[in-house]
Amino acid sequence: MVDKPYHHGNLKNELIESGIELINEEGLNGFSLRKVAAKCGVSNAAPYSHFKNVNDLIGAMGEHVTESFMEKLRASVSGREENPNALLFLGNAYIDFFTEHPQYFQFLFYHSGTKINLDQESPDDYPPYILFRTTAYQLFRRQHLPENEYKERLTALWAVVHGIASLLSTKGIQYSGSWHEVLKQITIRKEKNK
Amino acid sequence: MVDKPYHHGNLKNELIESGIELINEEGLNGFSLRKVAAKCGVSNAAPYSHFKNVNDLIGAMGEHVTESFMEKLRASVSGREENPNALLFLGNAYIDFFTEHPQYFQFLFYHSGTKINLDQESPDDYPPYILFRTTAYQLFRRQHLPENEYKERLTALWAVVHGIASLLSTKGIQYSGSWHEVLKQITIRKEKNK
DNA sequence: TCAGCATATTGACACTGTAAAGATCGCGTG
DNA sequence: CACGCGATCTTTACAGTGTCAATATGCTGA
Repeated sequence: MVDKPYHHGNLKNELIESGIELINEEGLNGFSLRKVAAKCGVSNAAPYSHFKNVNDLIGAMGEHVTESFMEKLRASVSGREENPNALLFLGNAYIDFFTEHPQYFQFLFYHSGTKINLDQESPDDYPPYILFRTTAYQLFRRQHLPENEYKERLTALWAVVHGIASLLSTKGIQYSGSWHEVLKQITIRKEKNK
Repeated sequence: MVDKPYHHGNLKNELIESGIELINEEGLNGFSLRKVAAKCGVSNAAPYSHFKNVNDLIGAMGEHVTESFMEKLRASVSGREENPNALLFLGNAYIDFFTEHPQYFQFLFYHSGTKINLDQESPDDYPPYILFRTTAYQLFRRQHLPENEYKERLTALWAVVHGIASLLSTKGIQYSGSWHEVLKQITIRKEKNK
């Protein structure tokens, strides 16, 4: 038996990773700082050398999850940004992400400290929103949509995608239809009435 | 000083009402069974005579809040169900409700035990959804919308309204635009391309 | 009258976040 | 090389949490 060293060596990162595992296993409600510490084979108070408090850890975990979220979103449109269905791809990826990880929605958006900025061109905008915006605006330009409708149409799209993700991640939801068909209602518009 | 009687007399209702107050004051995170008990001037374990556990109390509180939610929704279309803007009225009321009580969103939709059913004509459908559905279907019929599009269009509407409410109730959200204008993007359709 | 039942209290337990005090160890400076 | 300083981790402690078992209270009907 190798007795473990006094110092862990990589505790900060492992706390983040084990914490995310715990979210997937038990959700935000079942989450606790002490459980994460135990998962890392470390004492109760050890995390306080790396994080101010439990919300600080959850925030760091959130940033990490948001990065993999962004990777999935980027991959969904990578190489086909010009495709007229690009927004549909993005929306599907957004929804799929929270279908695969239902626990992430509450975790990302409803823990104390969550901050989302949807203001136009603000430096600290929410990253997924930025990706949606640039993709959508490219499309709108090619569609010759009047510029004053850009923002509202983008926001409508964002809201419906986020709303579907919210509904899907609500425990116990039942819906027999296809969310992707619903999404098409919004993303694809017949432009006959120009 | 009137010393209070051993038995409270109306504890069950008062627990529900004080609990909802507490949600408004401190949100779902700051909520605790003991705080509610203290608010009612009663001991820690007293609530266990009326509720199985804390989730049971939160569930009862949720039903109570959902009732006032429904009242607001009904009032928004009462007497003008035939109005072509009925869905806009409903959507605005939905969003306004969670703007006025930002703490209610997480409380209603993200505590353990929440159950929402959006299935077609299911007996235990979520009440606000039923109201949306009947209102929307009346409108769709008058618009001669093909029946196979009813459900998807309704769900798109519901998702966008719910999504806006979710975004608004996310702590720290910033958005300088008008959500009601966004909502019009979805609710009002120029039907030239029939 | 008084037994029984619904309602409330008390006390205990395990678990939680957090803080203070001390232990361990690596690293750079003398 | 020695030494000590700072980063990291442990121990201990405390207040707050949900929940349960045991007990107390008082109303209501037989």
